[in-house]
Amino acid sequence: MPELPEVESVRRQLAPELIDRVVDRVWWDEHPQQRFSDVDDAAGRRIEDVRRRGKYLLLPMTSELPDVPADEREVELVLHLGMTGSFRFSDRPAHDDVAHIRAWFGLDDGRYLLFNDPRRFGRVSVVPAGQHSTIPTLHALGPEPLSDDFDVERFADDLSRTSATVKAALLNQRFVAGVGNIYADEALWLARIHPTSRRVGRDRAHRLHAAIVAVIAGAVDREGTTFRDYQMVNGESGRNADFLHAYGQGGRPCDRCGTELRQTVVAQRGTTYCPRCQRA
DNA sequence: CACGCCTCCTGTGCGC
DNA sequence: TGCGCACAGGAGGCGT
Repeated sequence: MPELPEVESVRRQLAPELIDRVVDRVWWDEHPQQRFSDVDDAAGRRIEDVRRRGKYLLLPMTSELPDVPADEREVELVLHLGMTGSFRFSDRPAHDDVAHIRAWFGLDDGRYLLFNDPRRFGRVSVVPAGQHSTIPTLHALGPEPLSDDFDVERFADDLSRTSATVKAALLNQRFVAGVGNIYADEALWLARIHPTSRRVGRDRAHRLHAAIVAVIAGAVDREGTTFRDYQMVNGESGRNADFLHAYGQGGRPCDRCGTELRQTVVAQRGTTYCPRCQRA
């Protein structure tokens, strides 16, 4: 489940390999679901940068072709890993360790960037530079949790206004970008907030803000959490799994108080919390 | 408008 | 051992 720390780790490995490379050729798996759009438009364009917003990778690209009008020259390749998406480089459009290639990008250095995605939840699209209206979640994406844009007062205001459970709010991407099921449970555990709480007040909002920053920053430092699927571009795992206090720890004692952690479903997602530390 | 339920998809792990 | 099935969840679509 690639969330912000996992996607950031992928970004850091992709950037030095992809910046200034030209995409010569593109292929993607034809599939009934429309999870790929305008991917062909990446061909013939040079990758200017490898950026990240929330769980999205954004690759600004510029056309190498002289007959492309100026306003169509700048595009963005938008990549989302879904649940099981991963990238690998190969000298051919295949790889011994990669069984579910859904797309590949042939580069001008002869290598291929392979997009592997067993469960097909990933998305790939090419859009005009900065035009995200066709990608609703990206379009309405909240602030980056590790940037100054993540303002604690605004976060508290937003949480006080929504009627959703705090767990649903964290997963929504509008209040803060890049938090998924793992780090939502971790942040709520650290902030001692019950996942089904609604309209959390100022004190709890401040605790949750600090917890999100701490949890995400720690996971970025450890190159993400490998629980089952997530791998970096070099095939290695993240090191954050040993530092989880809540996610996947149901039935084990709480690291703070020793109470058995409870496993439930909140916002249609498996949710683990401490019934003593995280009171409703 | 916004919340929340349903769906997509397939490998894994469990119980019998 | 093998089979069947529940389960994992990010985001989009849609009903309320």
